[in-house]
Amino acid sequence: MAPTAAGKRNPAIVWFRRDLRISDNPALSAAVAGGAPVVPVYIIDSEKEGGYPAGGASQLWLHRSLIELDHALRESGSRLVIRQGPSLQVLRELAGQTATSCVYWNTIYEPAAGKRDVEVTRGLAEGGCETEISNGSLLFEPADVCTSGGGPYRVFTPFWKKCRSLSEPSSPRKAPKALPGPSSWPDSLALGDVFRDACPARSGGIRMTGSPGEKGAVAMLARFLDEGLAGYPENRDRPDLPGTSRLSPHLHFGEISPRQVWHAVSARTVYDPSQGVERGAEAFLRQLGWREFAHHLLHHFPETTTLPLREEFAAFPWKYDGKALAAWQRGDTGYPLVDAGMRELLGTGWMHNRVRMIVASFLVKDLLLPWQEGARWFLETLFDADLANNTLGWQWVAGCGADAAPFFRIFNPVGQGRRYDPKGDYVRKWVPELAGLPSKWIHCPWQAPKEVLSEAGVTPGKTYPQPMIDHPAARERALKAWRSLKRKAGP
DNA sequence: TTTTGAGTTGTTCGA
DNA sequence: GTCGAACAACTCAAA
Repeated sequence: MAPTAAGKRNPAIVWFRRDLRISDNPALSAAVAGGAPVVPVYIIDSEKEGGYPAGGASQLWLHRSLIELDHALRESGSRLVIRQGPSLQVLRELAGQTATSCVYWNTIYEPAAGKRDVEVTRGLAEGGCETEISNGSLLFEPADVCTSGGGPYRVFTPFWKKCRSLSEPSSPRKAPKALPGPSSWPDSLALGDVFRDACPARSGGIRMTGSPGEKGAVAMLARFLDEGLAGYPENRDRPDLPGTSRLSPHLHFGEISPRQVWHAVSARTVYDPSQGVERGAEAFLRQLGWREFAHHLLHHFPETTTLPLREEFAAFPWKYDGKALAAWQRGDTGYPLVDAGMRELLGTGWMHNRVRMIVASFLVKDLLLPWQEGARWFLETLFDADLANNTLGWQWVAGCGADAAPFFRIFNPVGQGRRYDPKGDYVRKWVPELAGLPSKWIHCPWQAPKEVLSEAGVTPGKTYPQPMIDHPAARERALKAWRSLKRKAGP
């Protein structure tokens, strides 16, 4: 093949997907190492081909993240080419226009995306174009993590022990010093045009919170290392405190790599209040482990996005109720902590992890709504919507997944509120109509004395809903439903 | 093949 | 207020 310009090799295409960063990007590094000009491209329809369309919130984040990626590329003398259409067709076209002979990308460890990539690889090969695929989104190679019998893990602890017995994730790569471009740039769509109608009405109230893009991700990690990590073991469950890393959307879109987070966090120590000693940041690294585990499970059990991993749960007597689902989605359940969480989600596209469990438990166990409905809503409204993490989380709460909590573990929304939002600050922030209530009653306004309510300006049933269901009764109903399942599944 | 130990995140009740 | 037991046995993973 003839070179496109004197003294230059054929350009290499770098197909950006869930790796919207310049540093520690193995595909980009590999392309640059070849010494060829680099054509970075993002293909708009590729998420849909991945088996589930990104939700409204996710689209909003993606749009901003792509703008940031384009800026970062331009600082290195490059740019991001935006195209729309079926991935294979777009790549073939672009390869033809630029005389590219190799396309580089990083794997997305999701079943449908993996299948699509196999087809793209085959299709490009037919056109005489090579591909080079790297791992930029997981700490450990999925093929290396297997039981002694060679099978997948279904329990987190042995999975994580196995991961830790493998060699340490390699050090992150630095961003390439320069990104030489082709002699002439191929056409590109304008991001503003493509994303004009990206945010559907359902999640239309979500405001952009956080800073999409690599710079935002790096700043967020720095903030966490300075302000959050030291108190992580004690503060991570407190929605009223900034105790978590808030890296989830950045990790989902690959604005920062788990390797970068791993190495930054491993270098620090954390005070462990239960032991009274300084320890490694193991508690946080385990959270990265859960992310790995979620991808491991999705890879080996691809049907679990819609079907329970424990098959007997297919017969569980869920009660579909559109009105109840809508009340949960709006944050009008009458349980202040649940409503605070759902409103935080709808307002900001994010929810504290502890509260995610509580609202999920309420949907599945108090309302007996199928966990798939909750999973779908989360995918639609979360900026960090991630198929693997979301699937594991919901199946775990519903008790039908890997390493599931026993079904009789049912969160009490009042008790959880008292324990993890002791002053009620989190509820006051997101359920302002209860802000005047003293801490003692803020998690159970229906039990507050009349004079307390009137002084706080709260009229149950008018300014704030009565509990949509009595928790103790709902708990008994859930246990009964679970016992019925056990009987059916038995011999 | 059999055995053994263990399993993210809870709640309630009674002593 | 604090503590341990019960919840219901089951499945997983390794020895």
